[in-house]
Amino acid sequence: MSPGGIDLETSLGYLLKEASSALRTAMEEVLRPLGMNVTRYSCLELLSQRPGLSSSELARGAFVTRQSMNVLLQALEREGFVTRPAEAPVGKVLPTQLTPLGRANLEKATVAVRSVEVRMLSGMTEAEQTGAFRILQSMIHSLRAESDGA
Amino acid sequence: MSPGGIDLETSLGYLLKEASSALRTAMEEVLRPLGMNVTRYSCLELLSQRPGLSSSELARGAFVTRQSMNVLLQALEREGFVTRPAEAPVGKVLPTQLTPLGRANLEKATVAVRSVEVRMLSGMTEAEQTGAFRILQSMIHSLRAESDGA
DNA sequence: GAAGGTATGTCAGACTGCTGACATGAGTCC
DNA sequence: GGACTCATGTCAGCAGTCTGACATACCTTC
Repeated sequence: MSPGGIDLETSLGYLLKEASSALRTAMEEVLRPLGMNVTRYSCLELLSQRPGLSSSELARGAFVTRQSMNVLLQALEREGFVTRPAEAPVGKVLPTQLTPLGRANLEKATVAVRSVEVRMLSGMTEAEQTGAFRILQSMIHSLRAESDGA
Repeated sequence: MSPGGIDLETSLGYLLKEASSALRTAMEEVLRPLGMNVTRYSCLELLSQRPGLSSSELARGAFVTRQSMNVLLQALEREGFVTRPAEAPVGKVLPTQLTPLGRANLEKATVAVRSVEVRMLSGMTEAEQTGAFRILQSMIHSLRAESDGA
Protein backbone atom coordinates (compact mmCIF):
# COMPACT_ATOMS: atom_id res chain seq x y z
CA MET A 1 0.00 0.00 0.00
CA SER A 2 1.64 3.20 -1.12
CA PRO A 3 0.72 6.21 1.01
CA GLY A 4 -0.28 8.15 -2.09
CA GLY A 5 -3.21 6.07 -3.19
CA ILE A 6 -4.90 2.70 -3.33
CA ASP A 7 -3.55 0.34 -5.92
CA LEU A 8 -6.64 -0.86 -7.72
CA GLU A 9 -4.78 -3.82 -9.18
CA THR A 10 -4.16 -5.32 -5.75
CA SER A 11 -7.15 -3.98 -3.85
CA LEU A 12 -9.48 -6.63 -2.51
CA GLY A 13 -12.33 -4.13 -2.46
CA TYR A 14 -11.89 -3.37 -6.13
CA LEU A 15 -11.74 -7.07 -6.93
CA LEU A 16 -14.88 -7.70 -4.90
CA LYS A 17 -16.69 -5.04 -6.88
CA GLU A 18 -15.40 -6.53 -10.10
CA ALA A 19 -16.61 -10.00 -9.15
CA SER A 20 -19.97 -8.67 -8.09
CA SER A 21 -20.28 -6.74 -11.34
CA ALA A 22 -19.46 -9.83 -13.38
CA LEU A 23 -21.98 -11.88 -11.42
CA ARG A 24 -24.67 -9.27 -11.84
CA THR A 25 -24.05 -8.98 -15.57
CA ALA A 26 -24.18 -12.75 -15.99
CA MET A 27 -27.39 -12.98 -13.97
CA GLU A 28 -29.14 -10.16 -15.81
CA GLU A 29 -28.12 -11.78 -19.06
CA VAL A 30 -29.90 -15.05 -18.37
CA LEU A 31 -32.85 -13.45 -16.55
CA ARG A 32 -33.67 -10.81 -19.17
CA PRO A 33 -35.20 -13.30 -21.65
CA LEU A 34 -37.53 -14.38 -18.84
CA GLY A 35 -38.64 -10.82 -18.14
CA MET A 36 -36.84 -10.81 -14.81
CA ASN A 37 -33.97 -9.07 -13.11
CA VAL A 38 -31.84 -9.92 -10.11
CA THR A 39 -33.97 -8.10 -7.55
CA ARG A 40 -37.21 -9.66 -8.81
CA TYR A 41 -35.64 -13.09 -8.72
CA SER A 42 -34.25 -12.56 -5.23
CA CYS A 43 -37.65 -11.48 -4.01
CA LEU A 44 -39.43 -14.52 -5.44
CA GLU A 45 -36.75 -16.92 -4.21
CA LEU A 46 -36.97 -15.46 -0.72
CA LEU A 47 -40.74 -15.83 -0.74
CA SER A 48 -40.43 -19.40 -1.90
CA GLN A 49 -38.18 -20.37 0.96
CA ARG A 50 -39.84 -18.25 3.62
CA PRO A 51 -43.49 -17.60 2.71
CA GLY A 52 -45.20 -14.74 4.46
CA LEU A 53 -42.24 -12.41 4.65
CA SER A 54 -43.05 -8.72 4.96
CA SER A 55 -41.96 -6.04 2.52
CA SER A 56 -39.27 -4.79 4.87
CA GLU A 57 -37.90 -8.27 5.47
CA LEU A 58 -37.80 -8.93 1.74
CA ALA A 59 -36.00 -5.63 1.25
CA ARG A 60 -33.27 -6.61 3.67
CA GLY A 61 -32.94 -10.02 2.03
CA ALA A 62 -32.62 -8.51 -1.44
CA PHE A 63 -30.30 -5.69 -0.30
CA VAL A 64 -32.55 -2.83 -1.33
CA THR A 65 -34.52 -0.28 0.67
CA ARG A 66 -38.03 -1.10 1.82
CA GLN A 67 -39.29 1.70 -0.44
CA SER A 68 -37.80 0.03 -3.49
CA MET A 69 -39.14 -3.34 -2.45
CA ASN A 70 -42.56 -1.82 -2.01
CA VAL A 71 -42.59 -0.59 -5.59
CA LEU A 72 -41.42 -4.00 -6.78
CA LEU A 73 -44.06 -5.82 -4.76
CA GLN A 74 -46.79 -3.62 -6.21
CA ALA A 75 -45.63 -4.60 -9.70
CA LEU A 76 -45.41 -8.28 -8.79
CA GLU A 77 -48.89 -8.11 -7.29
CA ARG A 78 -50.28 -6.40 -10.40
CA GLU A 79 -48.79 -9.16 -12.54
CA GLY A 80 -50.25 -11.84 -10.32
CA PHE A 81 -46.97 -13.27 -9.03
CA VAL A 82 -47.62 -12.56 -5.37
CA THR A 83 -50.56 -11.75 -3.11
CA ARG A 84 -50.83 -9.55 -0.07
CA PRO A 85 -53.81 -9.11 2.22
CA ALA A 86 -55.60 -5.78 1.89
CA GLU A 87 -55.56 -5.38 5.67
CA ALA A 88 -52.71 -6.19 8.01
CA PRO A 89 -53.66 -9.17 10.22
CA VAL A 90 -51.47 -7.77 12.95
CA GLY A 91 -49.74 -4.42 13.20
CA LYS A 92 -48.88 -2.90 9.84
CA VAL A 93 -47.06 -5.94 8.45
CA LEU A 94 -48.49 -7.31 5.22
CA PRO A 95 -47.32 -10.93 4.84
CA THR A 96 -46.64 -11.74 1.18
CA GLN A 97 -47.34 -15.05 -0.51
CA LEU A 98 -46.24 -16.55 -3.80
CA THR A 99 -49.03 -17.42 -6.24
CA PRO A 100 -48.88 -20.55 -8.45
CA LEU A 101 -48.08 -18.26 -11.37
CA GLY A 102 -45.27 -16.68 -9.41
CA ARG A 103 -43.93 -20.06 -8.42
CA ALA A 104 -43.96 -21.27 -12.01
CA ASN A 105 -41.98 -18.26 -13.16
CA LEU A 106 -39.58 -18.64 -10.30
CA GLU A 107 -38.81 -22.20 -11.30
CA LYS A 108 -37.86 -21.12 -14.81
CA ALA A 109 -35.65 -18.39 -13.39
CA THR A 110 -34.04 -20.79 -10.93
CA VAL A 111 -32.80 -22.99 -13.75
CA ALA A 112 -31.19 -19.98 -15.40
CA VAL A 113 -29.63 -18.74 -12.20
CA ARG A 114 -28.32 -22.15 -11.28
CA SER A 115 -26.42 -22.31 -14.57
CA VAL A 116 -24.66 -19.08 -13.67
CA GLU A 117 -23.91 -20.31 -10.18
CA VAL A 118 -22.46 -23.52 -11.56
CA ARG A 119 -20.34 -21.61 -14.03
CA MET A 120 -19.02 -19.37 -11.27
CA LEU A 121 -18.06 -22.38 -9.16
CA SER A 122 -16.37 -24.20 -12.01
CA GLY A 123 -12.64 -24.35 -11.54
CA MET A 124 -12.94 -24.20 -7.76
CA THR A 125 -12.35 -27.19 -5.53
CA GLU A 126 -14.74 -27.99 -2.71
CA ALA A 127 -12.14 -26.73 -0.26
CA GLU A 128 -11.81 -23.47 -2.13
CA GLN A 129 -15.58 -22.99 -2.11
CA THR A 130 -15.64 -23.50 1.64
CA GLY A 131 -12.75 -21.08 1.99
CA ALA A 132 -14.51 -18.51 -0.16
CA PHE A 133 -17.58 -18.83 2.01
CA ARG A 134 -15.67 -18.20 5.20
CA ILE A 135 -13.73 -15.30 3.77
CA LEU A 136 -16.80 -13.51 2.40
CA GLN A 137 -18.58 -13.93 5.71
CA SER A 138 -15.57 -12.49 7.47
CA MET A 139 -15.61 -9.45 5.18
CA ILE A 140 -19.31 -8.89 5.75
CA HIS A 141 -18.91 -9.16 9.49
CA SER A 142 -16.01 -6.74 9.61
CA LEU A 143 -17.69 -4.21 7.34
CA ARG A 144 -20.86 -4.14 9.41
CA ALA A 145 -19.01 -3.97 12.69
CA GLU A 146 -19.01 -0.20 13.10
CA SER A 147 -21.44 0.88 10.43
CA ASP A 148 -24.49 -0.51 12.18
CA GLY A 149 -23.68 0.78 15.59
CA ALA A 150 -22.69 4.29 14.53
CA MET B 1 -28.39 -28.04 -3.68
CA SER B 2 -31.98 -29.13 -3.64
CA PRO B 3 -33.55 -29.53 -7.07
CA GLY B 4 -36.44 -27.28 -6.12
CA GLY B 5 -34.57 -24.06 -5.59
CA ILE B 6 -31.37 -22.33 -4.65
CA ASP B 7 -30.66 -22.20 -0.95
CA LEU B 8 -29.81 -18.58 -0.35
CA GLU B 9 -28.18 -19.41 2.96
CA THR B 10 -25.48 -21.50 1.30
CA SER B 11 -25.28 -19.82 -2.11
CA LEU B 12 -21.93 -18.29 -2.88
CA GLY B 13 -23.58 -15.94 -5.36
CA TYR B 14 -25.91 -14.60 -2.69
CA LEU B 15 -23.03 -14.20 -0.28
CA LEU B 16 -21.00 -12.36 -2.91
CA LYS B 17 -23.87 -9.96 -3.42
CA GLU B 18 -24.20 -9.50 0.31
CA ALA B 19 -20.50 -8.73 0.70
CA SER B 20 -20.59 -6.33 -2.22
CA SER B 21 -23.63 -4.61 -0.77
CA ALA B 22 -21.96 -4.24 2.61
CA LEU B 23 -18.83 -2.84 0.99
CA ARG B 24 -20.80 -0.40 -1.11
CA THR B 25 -22.79 0.81 1.89
CA ALA B 26 -19.64 1.29 3.94
CA MET B 27 -17.95 3.17 1.11
CA GLU B 28 -20.89 5.46 0.41
CA GLU B 29 -21.10 6.16 4.12
CA VAL B 30 -17.56 7.53 4.37
CA LEU B 31 -17.61 9.22 0.95
CA ARG B 32 -20.92 11.06 1.34
CA PRO B 33 -19.54 13.68 3.76
CA LEU B 34 -16.91 14.45 1.10
CA GLY B 35 -19.53 14.96 -1.60
CA MET B 36 -18.46 11.79 -3.38
CA ASN B 37 -19.76 8.39 -4.25
CA VAL B 38 -18.09 5.13 -5.23
CA THR B 39 -18.16 5.74 -8.97
CA ARG B 40 -16.74 9.24 -8.66
CA TYR B 41 -13.98 7.98 -6.42
CA SER B 42 -13.19 5.08 -8.76
CA CYS B 43 -12.97 7.46 -11.67
CA LEU B 44 -10.58 9.83 -9.90
CA GLU B 45 -8.44 6.99 -8.56
CA LEU B 46 -8.16 5.48 -12.02
CA LEU B 47 -7.12 8.83 -13.46
CA SER B 48 -4.55 9.26 -10.73
CA GLN B 49 -2.88 5.96 -11.49
CA ARG B 50 -3.25 6.10 -15.25
CA PRO B 51 -3.53 9.70 -16.45
CA GLY B 52 -4.96 10.28 -19.88
CA LEU B 53 -7.49 7.46 -19.84
CA SER B 54 -10.46 7.87 -22.20
CA SER B 55 -14.07 7.94 -21.12
CA SER B 56 -14.66 4.41 -22.36
CA GLU B 57 -11.62 3.06 -20.56
CA LEU B 58 -12.70 4.77 -17.35
CA ALA B 59 -16.14 3.27 -17.76
CA ARG B 60 -14.75 -0.24 -17.97
CA GLY B 61 -12.55 0.40 -14.97
CA ALA B 62 -15.43 1.67 -12.88
CA PHE B 63 -17.87 -1.02 -14.10
CA VAL B 64 -20.42 1.32 -15.64
CA THR B 65 -21.39 2.01 -19.24
CA ARG B 66 -19.51 4.62 -21.24
CA GLN B 67 -22.70 6.67 -21.37
CA SER B 68 -22.86 6.84 -17.59
CA MET B 69 -19.18 7.68 -17.36
CA ASN B 70 -19.68 10.43 -19.90
CA VAL B 71 -22.32 12.07 -17.73
CA LEU B 72 -20.07 11.75 -14.71
CA LEU B 73 -17.07 13.22 -16.54
CA GLN B 74 -19.13 16.21 -17.66
CA ALA B 75 -19.99 16.89 -14.02
CA LEU B 76 -16.39 16.42 -12.88
CA GLU B 77 -15.22 18.77 -15.61
CA ARG B 78 -17.82 21.36 -14.66
CA GLU B 79 -16.62 21.19 -11.06
CA GLY B 80 -13.01 21.55 -12.11
CA PHE B 81 -11.82 18.11 -11.01
CA VAL B 82 -10.71 16.94 -14.43
CA THR B 83 -9.87 18.44 -17.81
CA ARG B 84 -10.43 17.14 -21.31
CA PRO B 85 -9.22 18.69 -24.54
CA ALA B 86 -11.93 20.28 -26.65
CA GLU B 87 -10.65 18.46 -29.70
CA ALA B 88 -9.46 14.89 -29.90
CA PRO B 89 -5.70 14.81 -30.58
CA VAL B 90 -6.14 11.52 -32.40
CA GLY B 91 -9.31 9.71 -33.40
CA LYS B 92 -12.28 10.47 -31.18
CA VAL B 93 -10.57 9.64 -27.91
CA LEU B 94 -10.51 12.49 -25.40
CA PRO B 95 -7.71 11.81 -22.88
CA THR B 96 -8.75 12.95 -19.41
CA GLN B 97 -6.45 14.50 -16.84
CA LEU B 98 -6.80 15.15 -13.13
CA THR B 99 -6.55 18.80 -12.06
CA PRO B 100 -4.80 19.84 -8.82
CA LEU B 101 -8.25 20.40 -7.32
CA GLY B 102 -9.32 16.94 -8.36
CA ARG B 103 -6.16 15.44 -6.95
CA ALA B 104 -6.66 17.21 -3.62
CA ASN B 105 -10.18 15.88 -3.31
CA LEU B 106 -9.05 12.42 -4.30
CA GLU B 107 -6.51 12.38 -1.50
CA LYS B 108 -9.17 13.14 1.08
CA ALA B 109 -11.35 10.40 -0.34
CA THR B 110 -8.47 7.94 -0.38
CA VAL B 111 -8.03 8.28 3.35
CA ALA B 112 -11.69 7.51 3.89
CA VAL B 113 -11.68 4.57 1.51
CA ARG B 114 -8.53 3.13 3.01
CA SER B 115 -10.19 3.02 6.42
CA VAL B 116 -12.96 0.88 4.96
CA GLU B 117 -10.49 -1.36 3.19
CA VAL B 118 -8.54 -1.84 6.40
CA ARG B 119 -11.71 -2.64 8.31
CA MET B 120 -12.72 -5.20 5.70
CA LEU B 121 -9.34 -6.90 5.93
CA SER B 122 -9.30 -6.96 9.71
CA GLY B 123 -9.64 -10.46 11.05
CA MET B 124 -8.09 -11.99 7.95
CA THR B 125 -4.59 -13.41 7.90
CA GLU B 126 -2.22 -12.59 5.08
CA ALA B 127 -2.72 -16.08 3.72
CA GLU B 128 -6.50 -15.65 3.76
CA GLN B 129 -6.19 -12.36 1.88
CA THR B 130 -4.10 -14.04 -0.77
CA GLY B 131 -6.62 -16.88 -0.93
CA ALA B 132 -9.49 -14.43 -1.25
CA PHE B 133 -7.69 -12.72 -4.11
CA ARG B 134 -7.21 -15.94 -6.03
CA ILE B 135 -10.76 -17.10 -5.45
CA LEU B 136 -12.35 -13.85 -6.58
CA GLN B 137 -10.22 -13.83 -9.70
CA SER B 138 -11.28 -17.38 -10.41
CA MET B 139 -14.94 -16.40 -10.11
CA ILE B 140 -14.50 -13.43 -12.43
CA HIS B 141 -12.71 -15.53 -15.00
CA SER B 142 -15.34 -18.25 -14.96
CA LEU B 143 -18.24 -15.83 -15.16
CA ARG B 144 -16.80 -14.02 -18.14
CA ALA B 145 -15.86 -17.20 -19.94
CA GLU B 146 -19.03 -17.55 -22.00
CA SER B 147 -20.68 -14.20 -21.52
CA ASP B 148 -18.15 -12.29 -23.59
CA GLY B 149 -18.09 -14.70 -26.48
CA ALA B 150 -21.84 -15.11 -26.76
C1' DG C 1 -8.81 3.43 -52.69
C1' DA C 2 -13.32 1.18 -51.16
C1' DA C 3 -15.86 -1.73 -47.78
C1' DG C 4 -16.59 -3.82 -43.63
C1' DG C 5 -15.76 -4.25 -38.78
C1' DT C 6 -14.66 -2.18 -34.42
C1' DA C 7 -14.32 1.42 -30.94
C1' DT C 8 -15.42 5.88 -29.37
C1' DG C 9 -18.25 10.06 -27.97
C1' DT C 10 -22.70 11.76 -27.55
C1' DC C 11 -27.79 12.54 -27.23
C1' DA C 12 -32.40 11.12 -25.70
C1' DG C 13 -35.57 8.45 -23.04
C1' DA C 14 -36.71 5.19 -19.53
C1' DC C 15 -36.05 2.57 -15.49
C1' DT C 16 -34.34 1.42 -10.98
C1' DG C 17 -33.12 2.53 -6.55
C1' DC C 18 -32.31 5.96 -3.02
C1' DT C 19 -33.26 9.82 0.41
C1' DG C 20 -36.53 12.44 2.92
C1' DA C 21 -40.75 12.63 5.16
C1' DC C 22 -45.06 11.22 7.32
C1' DA C 23 -48.55 8.35 9.68
C1' DT C 24 -49.54 4.16 12.06
C1' DG C 25 -49.07 0.14 15.05
C1' DA C 26 -46.40 -2.46 18.73
C1' DG C 27 -43.52 -2.83 22.64
C1' DT C 28 -41.24 -0.61 26.83
C1' DC C 29 -40.73 2.19 30.84
C1' DC C 30 -42.36 5.27 34.16
C1' DG D 1 -52.73 5.38 31.14
C1' DG D 2 -49.05 8.34 28.86
C1' DA D 3 -44.56 9.17 26.74
C1' DC D 4 -40.86 7.19 24.41
C1' DT D 5 -38.73 4.25 21.05
C1' DC D 6 -38.77 1.35 17.22
C1' DA D 7 -40.34 -0.93 12.94
C1' DT D 8 -43.40 -0.84 9.16
C1' DG D 9 -45.92 0.86 4.94
C1' DT D 10 -46.33 4.51 1.89
C1' DC D 11 -45.93 8.91 -0.82
C1' DA D 12 -43.10 12.25 -3.32
C1' DG D 13 -38.92 13.83 -5.46
C1' DC D 14 -34.32 13.06 -7.04
C1' DA D 15 -29.92 10.87 -8.59
C1' DG D 16 -27.59 7.36 -11.01
C1' DT D 17 -27.44 4.03 -14.46
C1' DC D 18 -29.05 1.64 -18.37
C1' DT D 19 -30.68 0.75 -23.29
C1' DG D 20 -31.17 2.42 -27.91
C1' DA D 21 -29.53 5.12 -31.50
C1' DC D 22 -26.47 7.91 -34.34
C1' DA D 23 -22.21 10.00 -36.27
C1' DT D 24 -17.43 9.64 -36.54
C1' DA D 25 -12.65 7.87 -36.67
C1' DC D 26 -9.43 4.04 -36.98
C1' DC D 27 -8.02 -0.45 -38.74
C1' DT D 28 -8.11 -4.19 -41.46
C1' DT D 29 -8.95 -6.65 -45.92
C1' DC D 30 -9.52 -6.88 -50.42
